[in-house]
Amino acid sequence: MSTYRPSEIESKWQQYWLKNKTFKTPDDHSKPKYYILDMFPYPSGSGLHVGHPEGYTATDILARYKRMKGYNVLHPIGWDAFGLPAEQYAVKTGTHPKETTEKNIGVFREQLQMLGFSYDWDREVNTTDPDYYKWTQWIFKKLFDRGLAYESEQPVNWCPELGTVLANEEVIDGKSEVGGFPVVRRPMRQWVLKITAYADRLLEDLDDLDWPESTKEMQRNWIGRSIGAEIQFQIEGHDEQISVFTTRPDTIFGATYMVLAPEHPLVDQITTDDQKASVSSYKESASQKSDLERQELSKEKTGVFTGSYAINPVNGVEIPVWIADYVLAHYGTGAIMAVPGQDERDWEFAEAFDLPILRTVQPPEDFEGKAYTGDGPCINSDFLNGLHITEAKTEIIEWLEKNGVGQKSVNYKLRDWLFSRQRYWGEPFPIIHVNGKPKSLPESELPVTLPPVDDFQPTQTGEPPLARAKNWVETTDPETGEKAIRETNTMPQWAGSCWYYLRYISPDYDGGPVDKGQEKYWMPVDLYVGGSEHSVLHLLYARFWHKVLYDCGIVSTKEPFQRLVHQGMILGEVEYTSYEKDGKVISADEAAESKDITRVPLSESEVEKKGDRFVVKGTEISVDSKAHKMSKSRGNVINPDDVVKSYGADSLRLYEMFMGPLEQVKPWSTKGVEGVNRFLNRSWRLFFGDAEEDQFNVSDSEPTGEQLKTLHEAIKKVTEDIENMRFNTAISALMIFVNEANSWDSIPKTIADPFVILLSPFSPHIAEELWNRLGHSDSLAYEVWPNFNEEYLKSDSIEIPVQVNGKVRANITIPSDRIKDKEFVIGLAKQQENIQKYLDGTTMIKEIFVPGRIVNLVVK
RNA sequence: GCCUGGGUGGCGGAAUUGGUAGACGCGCCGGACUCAAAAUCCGGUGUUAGCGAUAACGUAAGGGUUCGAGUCCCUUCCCAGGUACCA
Repeated sequence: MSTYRPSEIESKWQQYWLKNKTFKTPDDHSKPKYYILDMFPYPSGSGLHVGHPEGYTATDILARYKRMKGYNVLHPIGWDAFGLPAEQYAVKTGTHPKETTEKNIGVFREQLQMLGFSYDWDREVNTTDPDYYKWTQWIFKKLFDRGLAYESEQPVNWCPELGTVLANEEVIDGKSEVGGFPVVRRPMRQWVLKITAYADRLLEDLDDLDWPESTKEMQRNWIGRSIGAEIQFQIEGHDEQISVFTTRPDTIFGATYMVLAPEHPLVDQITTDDQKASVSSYKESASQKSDLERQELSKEKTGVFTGSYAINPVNGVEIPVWIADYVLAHYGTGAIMAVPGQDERDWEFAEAFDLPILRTVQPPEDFEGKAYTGDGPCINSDFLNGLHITEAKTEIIEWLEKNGVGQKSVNYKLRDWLFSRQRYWGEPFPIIHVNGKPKSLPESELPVTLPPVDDFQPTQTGEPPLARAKNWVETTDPETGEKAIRETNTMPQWAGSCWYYLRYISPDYDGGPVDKGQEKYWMPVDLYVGGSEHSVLHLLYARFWHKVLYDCGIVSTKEPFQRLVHQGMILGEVEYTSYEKDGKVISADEAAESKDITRVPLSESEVEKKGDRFVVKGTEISVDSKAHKMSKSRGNVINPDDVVKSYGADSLRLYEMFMGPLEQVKPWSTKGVEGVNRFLNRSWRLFFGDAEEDQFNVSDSEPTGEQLKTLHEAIKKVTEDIENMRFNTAISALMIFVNEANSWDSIPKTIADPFVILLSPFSPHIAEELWNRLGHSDSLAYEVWPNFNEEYLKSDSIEIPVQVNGKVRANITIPSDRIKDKEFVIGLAKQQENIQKYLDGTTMIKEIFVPGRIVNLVVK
């Protein structure tokens, strides 16, 4: 008997697809297009993990399906290849990051090809390729020329011991993640992109996107638009005014003090002599805290009085001005009017420092809390009294504007984007400094390529590694011949991924980042699939760049990604853990509270379910049952290579789609892989029967009605489910087909052909092989997707349940032509023996009849 | 705290949008094949009671709407992700 041998057929078809360029993107624009994009991977040294094939299989299924539905499909892949690991490896070993990167890309490419994804390999992009980053630099130049990129002194995390600047994620509790060395905040010249100029558009255009609501909401929160007022307070005895931003101008009569951020520029001027000492020591201690520390020590409010008073513009009342680090320098104006009556933070501060509290909104009678932030009529507020929040806001803003002491104002949480890194392995900026002023290089000078350096570490003085390439740094302005110095910072990893989806459209085009004609046809991306960890940063940054390119007339759509789906994380296998303390087994909840416990892993057979928890078999000792994130330290990492080796790529693809809904987090199960592998084996055997030889068992006979019904039920379900990305239930429909078909003596070719097509998006290798053996000489990749025929789905009769008072008491079989015949159906229902039993001695109240669904007899 | 999801058999998950809860897969139990095992095939499998027909219970907990609720409404609890002194 011919057995299913994935290793043989899979490499055979992978080679066939590559050799024949089966998935080359068509050049003609006559058909409808479908652009389906994966978030491209960072080619790490550890290779593909099982999370990658999840999203990639989902998009591949859709890509293959859409081709068969007559679309021109653009389905590319590439490499987000700048990044820290290759650079750190370079620091350690001296190997150039380029070498490491190329090697890793080779591994990734091979792994992706091993999984049978239908990418157009002629469109691969690589962010580290000078031909690619030429255009990243070109786009940066556009940003610079439009005034959207500027230099600014910004505090960074500097680690003297490591001689490098660290990202926030690399700093834990004020120490470096690697080595645990102290990290200090230190101002450095940085490039910053003015993303805030696009805040409103980034916010508004979210509404029209077909994205997960949670992702849109995260972006909205990140942008953090809030409407309020900016109000000027005069400082008693000074010329200066202090501006505050508030979303509750209606509470201004309750402003009993004012707080400036310690970094506020006016602090020194308004501090009185006798407060100088305490103010400067407070400022000193605040500056030493990192942002993180400030947040973590947020429990207790601290602050000091400056000695000065501000005048409340609405009533002339003098209120003390304090400084405190609960007010952030970078939000709003860096100063607030404190209204403890209606703000919890202000209430806490007022309590701590014994400052007056005045309610200006009447809380409900049963209100027992401290600050009241809900709605209610204004009190103690002169001309606002009686008004509710919304009217009071309008009223007071009008008053402030009329009196020239304030105006309506909008604020954002979003800050400008810190765009430079002090690293080697990133895009150089297309910038030179002439006489200390930055200037963008002309387009003809692009790309600015990375110079060779002898050491990939920053210099002793903290300058970026590029500063080591002296001959490169010292240059001349190509336009004036003046002496010039090259920018030595490099761009962050986000840069390359901000526009890669455009490069795929015309990867070899040299007249710009993208060929306009092609762009018009292919954009926007119809479906973008990737992890939710990129919900905010990557997706927000890419949208920002896209909008700038739109304004430059380079792209034709306002938004890059019309539809977005996140695949859920795949966790390790479920683990059962019991705990021991001092040699004794203890329950899981007890273990949670004690120290010095030993974890003892248990197998599934050693535990059982009792109530709503798992216990050690035969005992009352509860154990933990949980699937954990895959991690090297836990030792629960599943390697896709191993899975492919044991079961084949088709099984891996099929399993990852069968696990559950794409978006959901779900635990791995090797038994589950075996299950789908069994299904593929059964599918294979459908075509070979139990014959001893390699004999194909497909008949030329006409299909029976039952066979057509089975097939068309599968066509219907699989088609609908693919359209809605419900791959798990689509696969279940395929399984149902195979289970049925297995009972047939042989399978008619007219049934076999369409079935193989249905299977092909999920498990393309086995499908191609079967298709070939069915006598077709070409790949099935561009075959026509079968349509289902309602006619075949009909059956002679249907079975519906009969309820008495809402409980099912019998099932009746109704001939198809009488489904809607109420009298007949109810009559039949009443004849049922088990129904009569329940009707005896009762009065009929109501007869519910839903054709084709249910009968419910309500009696008393 | 706030925002967004979610809670269904031993496990992963289905359920046409208010109409037979548990499709499909895993696991488990029984049987066939085998000297035996693996693989494969056939049958069973929510819980409880019963030989069975059948009945009661059952979708985190409690309440409500309805002829009928996993699905709609209210209250509470738990889990995951995000975010957090943003005025």
